[in-house]
Amino acid sequence: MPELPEVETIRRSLARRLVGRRLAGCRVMGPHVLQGCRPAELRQLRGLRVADLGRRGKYLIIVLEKGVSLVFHLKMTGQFLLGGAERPLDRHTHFVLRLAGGKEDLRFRDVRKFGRLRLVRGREDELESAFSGLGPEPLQLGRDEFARLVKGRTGRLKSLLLNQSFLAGIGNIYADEILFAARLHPLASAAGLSPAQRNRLWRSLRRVLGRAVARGGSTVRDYRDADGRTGLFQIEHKVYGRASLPCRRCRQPIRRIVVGGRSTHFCPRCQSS
DNA sequence: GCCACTGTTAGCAT
DNA sequence: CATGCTAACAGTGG
Repeated sequence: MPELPEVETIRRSLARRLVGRRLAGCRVMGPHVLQGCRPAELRQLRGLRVADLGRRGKYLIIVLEKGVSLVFHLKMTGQFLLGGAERPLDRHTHFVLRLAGGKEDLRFRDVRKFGRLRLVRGREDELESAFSGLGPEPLQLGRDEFARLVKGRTGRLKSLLLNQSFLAGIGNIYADEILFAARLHPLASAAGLSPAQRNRLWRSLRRVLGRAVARGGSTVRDYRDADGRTGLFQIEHKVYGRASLPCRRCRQPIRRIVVGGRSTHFCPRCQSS
């Protein structure tokens, strides 16, 4: 389940192998992956060089020359696979970027077919307009900026962290892990946070996301980076997926509840406020 | 074979 | 601003 740390890990693995390479073209096997552009428009990709790889929240960006970018969202089961073009494509591969001067290609596969890509025109510094409505990057957020962001919010902490217009990139796993690290109850109201609790939340979200990026993200089921490597952060999960197992800090059984339709894991003793 | 569940987002109603 | 529902889809496990 690619959230910010997983998408960032994919971005880094792709950057190492794609930057500077030239595209020979692309193939669209599943037209459903195209968002707001027709297959014919993708012909302009041919001959363009990969300038950079970017990320915004959970979106991955392949920045090409001439002000053209490809913006991907992996949703739940989207994957990139960088590999030999001689390997047959499986039925879950919906889009392929062919690279010039070699036998490799970049494959976008997605078992559940929710993942999307779109073509965006504009220089790299103009890309932000393609993400209107998306909140700021959690890892580039100062303490005071976070305080301003929280001000006026009334919802539950868990739902707030999942809200992409509040902060970009946090999903179900990291929302739970961040709240455990901050020792805050998922049902606590954002409006009821003391300044100390709010600062703890800010510190925790930076620490948890930063650590997860350093460990290459979490592989719970099928997440892999573009080189096929799993993440390592799942080893350090304190609450996610640990319902009824003893809390690593106090031995109290971890509880699982449903908040806003999403499964939520927390320690009733460590996260009593 | 059936059913519930998995997690992300958009779109809708309230 | 918030909450709750649905739908998109395929695989997994009971």
